[in-house]
Amino acid sequence: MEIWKAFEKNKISHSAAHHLMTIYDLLGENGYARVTDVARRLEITRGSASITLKTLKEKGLVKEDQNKFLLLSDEATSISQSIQSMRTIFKKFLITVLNVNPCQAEIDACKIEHLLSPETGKKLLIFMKFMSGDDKNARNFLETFHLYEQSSKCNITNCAVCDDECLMSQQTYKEDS
Amino acid sequence: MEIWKAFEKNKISHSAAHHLMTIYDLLGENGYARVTDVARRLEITRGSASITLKTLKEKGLVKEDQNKFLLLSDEATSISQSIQSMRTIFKKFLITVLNVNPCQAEIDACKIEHLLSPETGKKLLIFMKFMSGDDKNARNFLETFHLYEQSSKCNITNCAVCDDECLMSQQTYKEDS
DNA sequence: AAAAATTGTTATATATTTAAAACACTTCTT
DNA sequence: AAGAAGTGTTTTAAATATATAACAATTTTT
Repeated sequence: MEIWKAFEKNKISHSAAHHLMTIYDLLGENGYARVTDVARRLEITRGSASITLKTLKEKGLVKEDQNKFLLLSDEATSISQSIQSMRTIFKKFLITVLNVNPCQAEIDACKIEHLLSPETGKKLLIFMKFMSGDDKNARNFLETFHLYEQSSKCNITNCAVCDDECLMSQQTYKEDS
Repeated sequence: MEIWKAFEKNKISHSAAHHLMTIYDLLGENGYARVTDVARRLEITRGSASITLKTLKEKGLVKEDQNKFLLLSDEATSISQSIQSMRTIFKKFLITVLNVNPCQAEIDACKIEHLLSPETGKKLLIFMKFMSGDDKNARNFLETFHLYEQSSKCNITNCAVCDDECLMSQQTYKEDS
């Protein structure tokens, strides 16, 4: 299959991931989670939540007890934790390493949290662990890079990354409507 | 609006982005691009391509000449270049810095190429430029990090990134079906 | 020129995600 | 106990992304 088509074939959609994570959070905060609670937190109607959760029940990810209180399967719990940790780590990378505006970092992290592979997640975590640790090379690197990044030395018009001409410098469109 | 809902509100869907990029590539390679050429390269039917391209025409991103040969607006050209450069840069980051398997890096980059903000794109580019340059701190960092990454020192069970417990270590699910 | 192949569009269909509204059921208040 | 409020589901509807198949128009081959 063409690589680009893999996008549509994720195990969990963005929306479904947030339903699972909401249940996970509610269970942690209140000890229970109902359809209404999920809908309220996600700011969608109870009907929408009910339908999305029905498909998640059919996939065995969400269960309910005798009082219709929602429960997560072990797999769903693991998925929720993984996606949340991916967001946390990626956001931290954007803010503390790349110096991206925290609000933008939040948005970007939210968009990709469910899409990056476990391998990338693990390696990014190792990277951030090293970067946040007390290794002298990491400290020196970060300090030098941030000086560089805030200087005008980093003129992006011609660079090795894009080979001939730096296409990113043409990145002028706004992707949110 | 809730941040998580922003995911659905991208200017360009993953599918639409690939239609634009395919036209961009075909124009570069052959000097022209027709509906059939796009469909063939994307491995979708002509009908599907025709419908997707119709909506892109309605948005003013795709035009056609008197012979129905497809053209891109300036904005669409810019979008194509930006997304392709995002993929290139992010993939290079995954492979050369994080040491992610190149095949997996290709898949991950393809999934997020159209979702990250221009700000993140620019900053990641500056980062990669610095990282790939000849600054001694960058060289030392990368060397030390790769030694660390390949050693067993990076046991991810409890780390500062995830505060209390490292959730990424539980990342055992496979997101592709 | 006639037949065959190619091209682009449209009609029909499926799947997903979401909403609003109506409904049935349960729980709370008075 | 009766009415009100809250809860969950279903129905109906819209938008998006895709496919197949049928169709019309054009181009190529013979």
